[in-house]
Formats: sequence, structure tokens, C-alpha cells
Amino acid sequence: MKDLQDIIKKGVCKGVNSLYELEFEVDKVNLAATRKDFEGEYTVVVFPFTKAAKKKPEVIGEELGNFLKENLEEIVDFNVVKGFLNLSIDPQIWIDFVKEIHQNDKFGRAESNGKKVMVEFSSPNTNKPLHLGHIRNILLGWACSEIYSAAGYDVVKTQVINDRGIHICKSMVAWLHTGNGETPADHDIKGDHFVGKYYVKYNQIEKEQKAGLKEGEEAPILTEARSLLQKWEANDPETRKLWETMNSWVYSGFDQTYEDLGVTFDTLYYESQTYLLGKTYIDQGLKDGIFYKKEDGSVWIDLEDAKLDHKLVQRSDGTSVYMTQDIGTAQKRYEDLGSEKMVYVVGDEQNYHFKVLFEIMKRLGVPYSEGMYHLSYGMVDLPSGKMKSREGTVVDADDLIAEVIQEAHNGAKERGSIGELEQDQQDEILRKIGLAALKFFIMKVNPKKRMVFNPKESVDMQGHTGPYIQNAYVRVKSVLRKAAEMDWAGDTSYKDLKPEEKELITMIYTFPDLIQHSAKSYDPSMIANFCYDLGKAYHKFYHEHQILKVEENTRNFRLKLSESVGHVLNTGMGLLGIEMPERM
RNA sequence: GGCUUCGUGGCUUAACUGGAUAAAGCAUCUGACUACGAAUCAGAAGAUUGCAGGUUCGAAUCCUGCCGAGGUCACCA
Repeated sequence: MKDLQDIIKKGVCKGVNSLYELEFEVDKVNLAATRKDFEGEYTVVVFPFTKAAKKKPEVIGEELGNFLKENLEEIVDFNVVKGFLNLSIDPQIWIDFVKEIHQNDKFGRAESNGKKVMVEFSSPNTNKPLHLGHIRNILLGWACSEIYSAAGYDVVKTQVINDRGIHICKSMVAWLHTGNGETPADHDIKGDHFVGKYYVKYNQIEKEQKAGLKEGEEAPILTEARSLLQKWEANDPETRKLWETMNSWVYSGFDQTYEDLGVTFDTLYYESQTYLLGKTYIDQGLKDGIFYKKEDGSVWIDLEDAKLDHKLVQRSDGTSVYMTQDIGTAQKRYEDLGSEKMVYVVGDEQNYHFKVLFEIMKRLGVPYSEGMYHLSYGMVDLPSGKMKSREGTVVDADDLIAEVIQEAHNGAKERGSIGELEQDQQDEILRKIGLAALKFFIMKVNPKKRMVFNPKESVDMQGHTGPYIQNAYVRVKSVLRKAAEMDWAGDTSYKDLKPEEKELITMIYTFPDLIQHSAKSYDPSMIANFCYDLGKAYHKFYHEHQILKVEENTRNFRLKLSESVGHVLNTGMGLLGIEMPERM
């Protein structure tokens, strides 16, 4: 596969050199895809050459265009609009490109580069079920992992399970008081929902108790939770046993949700096992003068020169804080996995925390500090406003998943297009459609942006949606099924490339670059929107042109083109964790 | 208050990272199924890109100042 961009850029440099004696760096050449309303596929912006050439942009465009047309066999024509030089590529190159890749279902994926990257995402607390916010986190983390893998990296997916702390003890206390020894199995509900129920109950009790107390007094149940935490830390067997039992309920619930979302992890870290790590680095940092000790014994770092203020890294009683843990955990991971890149998928309310963490690691001089990245994403709001767990306005992950699949069922009933299939096959297809609607709805938005989750729009299956793209894929599959008895491997002497075909090919051609770009900018939404654009272009092509009932060479080519589109759509959506059905 | 992120048609999002006439979807109107599947396609209407300056061949994008909405500034995680 030819690297056209590279060829053109080098040609441009050679051109301005021979025409205007200008030394221009290849990387600096401003080359873009040509806008639809103009003839051509690539556009060179010639404004940067005006100074050296001392000529009008239009003249430079003409001269450079002529140079390129004469010197590059790939370029067959050009036109100049203002300061923009539009280049037309030899159509045969596009046709050959399709012939080259149409059977390659791995097209777009890079060769392994041997580099390791660890992606941390999800990282739930074990006192309540997952909600909509986790879903965005999980989908981003998963997509980021898949994209890095496709970009050639060796990816390790991990999560830190926050299985320890006062919040867990609160659920435990409530269960001790009101649980009567019940288990999730007694009520046939998921373990995480079961435990979450007690967390809610705890908060009710605390609120009731507080109502009868004076300002500043602590509710008795909170005192109990605290003492439970102390017992836990002292390794009290009974407390530990209850803790283990309740956590195990939660884990089985999480496992189910992860399975429904199609997500797995390669390795897990439990906070209960890592929260004491990091202290050795505090001592080391003190020795090296990176940290300083206050009179009361607490340890701090001065980050004023990085505009980050002073930050506590160890309490006066010698115990760890959040930051201490993260320092230790990062180091442990590096020792375990040896990954020089670490991506933390965490909400943007923790931007400051990660800035500080990365700055500390840099000052500690760890070898991987440059590879640490906080994939920060915006909160998910509801049309009614912020989600607040205390006010019961959270959208539960399991409910949401069930709802979108139900919506897919409703839609299918109206259409009745897969009614002749077996029930379990139908269910499988509708599961894919429902999840595609949900996942795409979330993934199409740039992660950095705060987003509004409108439940009605999230189950939409028309327009800029996951099912719309699935439908394009299903059309490809449908055509290929019909073509199965034909022999379309041969004659592709097709010459007369139509605009809709060229559009599809040029899009596919950019796919490998897009994966790299998406990885570098940690942005799965680029892939999502590409898939939409490609699906849209295929729908249009499909509508404008016949595929099967045309001359043989045309038919053969269009089938190969369709097959290529199918592969790219499948790969692209796969990177987002969205599965494609064969029919729908 | 300090630091920080954001503000694009009625709504939800794009814009190849400073490029051409700001691009799509939803909602609203008009058309297209005896067709390789209409979860589709074609078209209409809808925008002074929060406001005001500046930088330059060129600004939604960069700089400054306002206005508005978040986040964060814990010996919580």
C-alpha cells in the first residue's frame, strides 16, 4: 500500500525547492483531504510558500501543480482555488488498493511495536452497583485498550478495586443491624444491588439519628462504622470474614455487568492489598529532599514552582493518604508489568490529583513518569441535571442495559425483519443492537466533554447511531450472501470509478492512520465518527448504484469494495466494543 | 477568591489541530419501497460559533478582557 501523503509531501518539497529554491521540511507541508465540493482527493495549502516565492498564491498553485503532475506518476490532474492546490490521484491506484485489501479483515491494525501499555479503568467501590458514570468510564477504558492494541501496543487492562474503607464498613454495619442474615440468593437479586441496598439503608439510619442530635455530634451508627474500620485494620477475624463475604457478593454482581458489557480485565489490584504501599517512597523522597516534614510529623511536597501548591503525602500519624497509595501502586505495577506507559481512565474531577501525582513521580525520578497519562473525561449529566446518589437520581447500569435491549425488541417487532429466525438467534441480534445504541451514544462524544445523557435519545436507532452503522454492515453482508454462488474473484478491469466509490475508498485508505491518531490523542470518538461517516457513505453508494445486476467487472469490483467496507466497519466498531450482527 | 475545563441552528454532536461556502443527527416540513433490506436515500428550512477587542493572507480554534456553566483547591478515597 502506497503512502500517498508521504509521496505528495516529498513531491511538494522537491517542487518548491526547484521552483523557488526554498528548503521546506516534509513534516511542515500542509496537506489535507479535499473538501467535497471540489475536484480532487488531496489539497496542498500553498500560502506558506508565498514569502519565499514572492508570487501570488494562485500562481504558486499553478506552478506547483504542474510540477507535481509532471513529476509524480500518481497525480493525473490538479486545480487551484485561491491558495489551495487540489490534486487528483490516478483512479487506478484506488482500484488497485481495493484489490489489495478486500480480503484482509485485519486491515488498519498495525504490526506489534513491542511497547507495553497499561490501562486502568472502571475501578469501582464495592459498596454499591455500577451506574451510568461507570459505563462511560468502562467504555472509554475498553475502547482505549482496543485502540492501543490495534495501534501495535501490548496492552494490559487493569482495575483497582476500592474494596476497603469507611464506605464499605457502612454497608456492613447496616447489614448487621437490619440484614437478619439474609443473602442475595434469598431474594434472587444481584449481589452488588443487594449490598447497595444496605448502603442506602445506612444513610437513612444516619439521617434519622442525626435529626435527634445536636450540631457537631456524631450519629451512633457512624461511630460503629468507624470502629468496624479499626477492627478491619487490626485484622479482626470476624470483621474480615463479613467483609470478604459481602465483597464476594458485590464481585459476582460486577462480573455479570462486565459480561453484559463485553468487558474483561487482564489483572486486578485490590486496594486492601496496596494501600500500605508507597511509604518506602516517602522515606526515600525525604532523604532526597523532594519531600519535607512539618513539626507535627506530617510529610509534604512543595509544588509551588509547578503552580500546584503544597500537597500532603503522609499524615502526621504516619499513615497513608490517597496520594501515597497511588505512588506505591504505580511503582508496583511497573515492577509487575514493566509497562512504560500507564493510562488512568478517571473522571475530570480528579485532574488536580493526577497532575500532582505525575509531578511527584517525575521528581522521584521513576523511569516511566513520562508515560503516565490521565484519560480525563467529563461527568455524565441527565436532562434533569446532575446525577446524585444521595438523591436517588443515579441511572443504574444494569437497568440501562436491560432497557436498551428491550427497546431493540420493540423496534424489531414493528419491523418484523428477523421474525423467521430462531428465538435465541433473534435475542442475540437484538442484544447487539441495543448495546450498540447505548455504546455508540456514549462513545461518539469527545471524552473530555461533559455530556448530557438523554435516555430517549440513547435508545434511538436511526440517524447518528450505532444501529445505523450496523445496518450498513448488514447490507454488506446481505449482498455478499447473495453473491456467494457467483464467481467474483476474477475480472476487475473496472475503470470508471464513481464519486461514491472514490469516497468510500479514500475513507478506508485513511483508516490505519486514524487508529494511530486516535491512540495518540486518547480519543475513541474519532473512531466512532469515522464509522458513522463510512456507514453513511456506504448507504449512499448502495442507494445510487447497483452492485449485483451490473456488468461483471463492475460487479466484481463493487463486491470487493463492499467487502472492504464491511471489514473496516467491523474492525472500527470492534475497537469501541460494539459487535456487528450478520442481519437485523 | 486561586488554578482549571467548557460555551457552535430549538436539542445532541462534528470540524483533519490555524485553512476554502462551519458539517451531521434529532425534532419540523417535501418527496422515494413490486428494487441487492426504508433501522435507508434525496430535498427544504434553521448559525453574526456567549460578548468585545487583538494577532494574520486566513480564527469556532491562538492572545487579552468581560459574561455564563462546571470542576478543584481535605491529615476523604
